[in-house]
Formats: sequence, structure tokens, C-alpha cells
Amino acid sequence: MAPGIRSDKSRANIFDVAELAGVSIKTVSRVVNKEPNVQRSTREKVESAIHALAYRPNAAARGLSGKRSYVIGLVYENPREFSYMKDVLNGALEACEMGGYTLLLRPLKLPNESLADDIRQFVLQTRLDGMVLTAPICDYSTVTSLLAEMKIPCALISPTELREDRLSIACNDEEASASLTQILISQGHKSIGFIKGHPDHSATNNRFQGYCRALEENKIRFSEKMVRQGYFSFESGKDCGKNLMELVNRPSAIIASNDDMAAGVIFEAHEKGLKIPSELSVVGFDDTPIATQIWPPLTTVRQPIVEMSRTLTNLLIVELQSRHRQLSPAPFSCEMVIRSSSGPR
Amino acid sequence: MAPGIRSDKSRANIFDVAELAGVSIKTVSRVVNKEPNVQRSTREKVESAIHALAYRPNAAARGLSGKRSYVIGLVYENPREFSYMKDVLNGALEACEMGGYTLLLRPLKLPNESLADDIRQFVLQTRLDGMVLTAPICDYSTVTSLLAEMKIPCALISPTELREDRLSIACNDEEASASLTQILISQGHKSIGFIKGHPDHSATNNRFQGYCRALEENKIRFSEKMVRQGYFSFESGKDCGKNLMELVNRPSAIIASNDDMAAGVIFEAHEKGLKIPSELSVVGFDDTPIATQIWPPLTTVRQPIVEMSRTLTNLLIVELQSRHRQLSPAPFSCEMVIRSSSGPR
DNA sequence: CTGAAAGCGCTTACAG
DNA sequence: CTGAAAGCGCTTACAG
Repeated sequence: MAPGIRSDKSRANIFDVAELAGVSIKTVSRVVNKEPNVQRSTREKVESAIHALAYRPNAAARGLSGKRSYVIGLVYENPREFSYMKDVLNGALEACEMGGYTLLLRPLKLPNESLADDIRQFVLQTRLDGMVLTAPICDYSTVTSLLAEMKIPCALISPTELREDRLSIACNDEEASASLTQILISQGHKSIGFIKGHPDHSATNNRFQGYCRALEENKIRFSEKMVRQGYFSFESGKDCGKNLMELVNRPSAIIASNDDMAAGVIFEAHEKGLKIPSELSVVGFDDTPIATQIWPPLTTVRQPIVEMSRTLTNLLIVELQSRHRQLSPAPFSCEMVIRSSSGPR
Repeated sequence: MAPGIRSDKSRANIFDVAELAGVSIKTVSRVVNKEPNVQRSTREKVESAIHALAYRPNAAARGLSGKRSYVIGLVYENPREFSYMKDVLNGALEACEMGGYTLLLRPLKLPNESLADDIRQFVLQTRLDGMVLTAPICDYSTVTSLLAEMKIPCALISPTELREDRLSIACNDEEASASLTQILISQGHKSIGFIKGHPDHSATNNRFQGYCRALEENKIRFSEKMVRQGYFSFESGKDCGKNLMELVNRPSAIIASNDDMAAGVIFEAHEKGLKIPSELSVVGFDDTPIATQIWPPLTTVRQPIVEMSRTLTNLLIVELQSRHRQLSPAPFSCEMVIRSSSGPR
């Protein structure tokens, strides 16, 4: 139960706090909004009144009188496999809860001709203060320029292009991919297949580049035949995997650009009776739950998605509150997770 | 671009609409809120003014002056495997979008001593109008009685106890489980292991009862030795599966109460070199993505979760708007999905 | 460092 | 069936 000092109304408002603290409502407002220029003793009086009355500012009143809604939108392509988005969601929720913001979700279907218009409607309807955009939506200039025009600050998760003037976050995909490839090479693999991700995602090219670099550093000749275009889906992994396994000189290892595709490759290997890892090593990216739920468990790369999303959303909140641009953080590091789907050739 | 009739303000408000339609703001309000007692011709004038000005009611103003926030909360236990929640979320989002409501998420950790207090804070902070509760939170009487006391209408997804006075939704788990068991029995299985779900979920007992009934109907003696207590997690499925496989008379088939646990059983069978389905049939429940991403693909039961969640949330919205209790829908039907993880003994 | 006044855009309660 | 007035609980813009 909340302390029941007043019984006539269900909740204390700013006048109640002002009265108890012996100040004006404007001063209460200053304290609540952490504005400077409040005398320490005054601030303390107000804070204790707020505490005594269990006062919580009314979001509707704030939204109506002020120019902000304290709402942040999260726009994403509604995925079949939600593991990645779940982490993005949890990170953003944590940051919003900490910062006193509300998170609103807007799943979208892609491709979508009315994308920009859908997002415009979303902004107008909810009057949100800022927006978190996930890949690949964060790379569509129709979207980003619309939001710039509407003056909605936004924060991008893993965009293709890192720009100084946009809050964004990324991880060192290229390096992680090179390390993963290097591990396989060190285990004696010389013929390594690579399944690319969806072409619209920044991670796709970065991971591919890392693979190429590791081959080069080890003087292994790159071959187009070893590369397939996937789309991050389990099915595409299955198809590409099948294709690679049916090559006359089939690779002894396959790198899939995410775990779902790697699971597809492993599924296909089972179908073909190929033993993993003795006959074929398979590795993925992301360390989503599926990595430990298939057999054998998957060697992969852990990306700190929750932390990235939380950090980015938090920076967006700081930017909204301070009304000053924030610097994007440096790329986050990934971690190799070695399990039994890969091994020496 | 919205039609730019006015250029002094960014958006039309209720006064602009009233002026253009030649009525009072109260009449506009009536039309917007679909109240009866508005003359047809008046309604049409107002509607065309609304359209011409691209008017959208300001949620903050509504929330401040009215007694409703048009916000619905969704409370759930934050799961490691999000497949089920993803469907719940999507169904609820769809219903909210259709009905002009906003959905707010509140993931919680269980067990949680301050559960009721966390939910109270959530309600007070967001001033939500109604709440959707998922299992097992919907069965905690501390939560439901708190919400009743706070007069927050709520809607329960798969509660243990279906009550006339609470909006809730369920599927015919018991029947689906009996059918699934019957399929195995018809294929010649006489020794069938069963892994229960988390004891706090209603589905757990229903699915177990269906299993028992099918055995009985086929005059197969029930044995406690064939039953294990799982917790819906992959790990618990692995442990229980291992346990059952190590019995002197091991079962020829195992029913796991959800897909994640069935995936755990299959993982363990791979570890032990047991062939599926020739040496062991394994079936699950829910038809989540993992069912088709492991090898061999899983025989399971499809529960129309998106549809259930959408239907329930929609009923809650109708209840909130009409302020009249709605009847809970009849249990939804599940569908058998036969894949290759099960087969004749 | 602090406060009095106006106003955000709706709904409620009341009147006719 | 329709409308004029009051007020929801804050913030803004201004004054001191």
C-alpha cells in the first residue's frame, strides 16, 4: 500500500507536493525535472514531500503541456525467429525503465511500399520523442530522412554506414568474423564455405569481409564457388548448405552468417548423413538460444545485443533530455564461443 | 504529406474540426468517441472535417481530462526462449492497433517476492486501463486480487481456473494431448514416457491428464516411472529425457509438454546415439520455430497463440469501451502436426 | 533562486 | 440531439 496521507483523492498531484513542501508548483516541477538552479535545502524539502506522498508526475499532463511525450518508439521488421529482437527489446525496455520513458513497439513487414508513411503515422499518432531503428530499416534513407525532417531524434542499431551525426551502435563484426575464420584455418581447414546474410544488413558485408581477410592473411585462395547468398533464415541456410555440400570438392567447414542459417546447414548435414564435426565443421553468429538446442551445439560468436541496445537507448534518452547530441559509442566486442559443431579437419 | 489546410500549427485540434464542421467541440468529441445520439447529417459533416484536417485526437489530452489512458499492459515472465511470447505479443499488438490502444510491456522475473508491488507500480505509473496477463502470472491470486481491488479489468491467457467473472482464453490442451498420445499408441507404442511442464502452468496438468486418459482408453497401464517433472526449459527436457532413456525398460516414445523440452530430449538422444524415430519417437507441444529447426523435425501440436491473444485482447478492449463484461470465448482447437521425430514402433 | 499566470486539448457533468 | 463551462495536472514563458 502507498502511504495513505490523503484519502479524498487516489493520488497526489503537484499541488499537494507544493503545499506539503511549502513551495510553488513551479519549484516542484524543477525538482522533478532535475533542473539546476534550485537551492539545496529547497530541493530536499520537495524531495521528501514527493516521497511522503508517493508522488508520480502524470504523464498525460506532462505530455499535454510540455512538448515531449516521454515515449520512444522501437521499429523493427517482424521476424519469424525472435531471438535477436528479444535482446534488442529487453535492452531498450531496461533503458526506458531506468530513464522514465515508455517504449512503444512497431513491428513492420518488409518489403513495404508504404514504409515511410507507416512510420510517419506511428510518429504522429503516438507523438513519440525519439525512435530506435533496427537493421535493415535504419539504412533506408526514406525513413531516416523522414525522421530528420520531422525532427525526431533516432538511434540506429547496426547501420551499414556509421555517421557522426547519427546516434548508432555496432559491434566489430569484421574482426569477429576474421577470428572465427582463423580458428577454422588453424584447425586445418583450407576449403571453407561461407553463407552470406541478407544483403540489406550491414552485418552481412562486414562478416564477409572478415572471412576474406582471414583467408588472405593465411594465403588461402578465395573462391566464389565457396560463397552463397543467404537471407538469415533457417530455410536459406538449409538451401545454401545443401548446395555447398553437393559441390564436387565440398568444403570441410561452413561459416554461416547467423545461427539460424547454421542450424539449417546442420539440419541438412543430418539429412545427408554427414557427421559433424568430423566430416563437416559448421559455425554461426549471434549465440542465440538455438545454438545450444541443436545437436551438436554450435560454435558461434556472441554479440552483446542486450547491452548494445540498452546503451544506445540510454544515449538516446540522454540526448532527448539534454537536447544535446551525444557521441556514438565505440563498436562493441564480440566473443568467440567454441562448441562441438566445429573441430580439426 | 498531410493536407496542409492550416500552416500556423502543425496539427489540427478539436476546435479546428468543430469550426470547419460548424458544430461545437462536444459534438466532435461525440463523433470521435462513437457515442450514439448524434444526428446522421451532423456526424457526416464532422467526419468529413476530421478527414479533411487529418485530425487525430491527442492521447495526452484525452488521458488527462478523461478517466482512461487507452493503454493496455502486457505482463509476462521474461523467458529465455521467446517463441511463445512472440506470438502473444503479436496478437496483442494487432488487437491494440485495430482498437486504437497502446500496448505497454512489463517483463518480470519469477519467482519474485515483490510481484504484486511491481505490478501495482506498473499500473500507477502508466495509469493503464486494462491488463493482459500470461501464465503463470494470471494464476497468482495476489496479482488478480490486487488488480480487482484497483479496478483494472484484466484478461488471462491460459489460466488454470476458468472463471465466469474473468475474461480468459484457453485451448483444448487435454484433448490435444490425448490425441497426440493416441497417435503414438496407434503406431504400436505401449511404453510411453511423459515429461510434465512447469507445475505453475495450467497447460501442465491438462496435457498430463490427456496422456493419462489416452492410456486408459487403450487399457495401457499407467506407470509413475514413465513420468518426469520438467519446467518447460530445454535443459529440463534434456535431464528428464536422459533419465527416461536410462531406464532398464526404456520407453519407445517420449511426450514432452513443449517443444523446447522435446528438443532437449532429441539432443540427448543424439548424445546417446539413439536413432530417432526408429529407436525412440519424440513429440512436443506448441509448434514453435525450433520444431522445424532441429533434426529430425518434431511432431507437435499447434496452438493458435497469435489468434488467441488477438481475440482475448480485442475482447478486453470491447469491455473497456463498453464498460460491460464480455463473455470469454470457447477454448480454441489445437492441430496435430506430424513430422519425422515420431513413427511406428 | 523562486513564483503567478496562461494554456496544452481533450472529457465530464450539466443544461436545454 | 446539441452546446457552454469547468477542469484534468502539468510546462512554458515571463517576471522578479
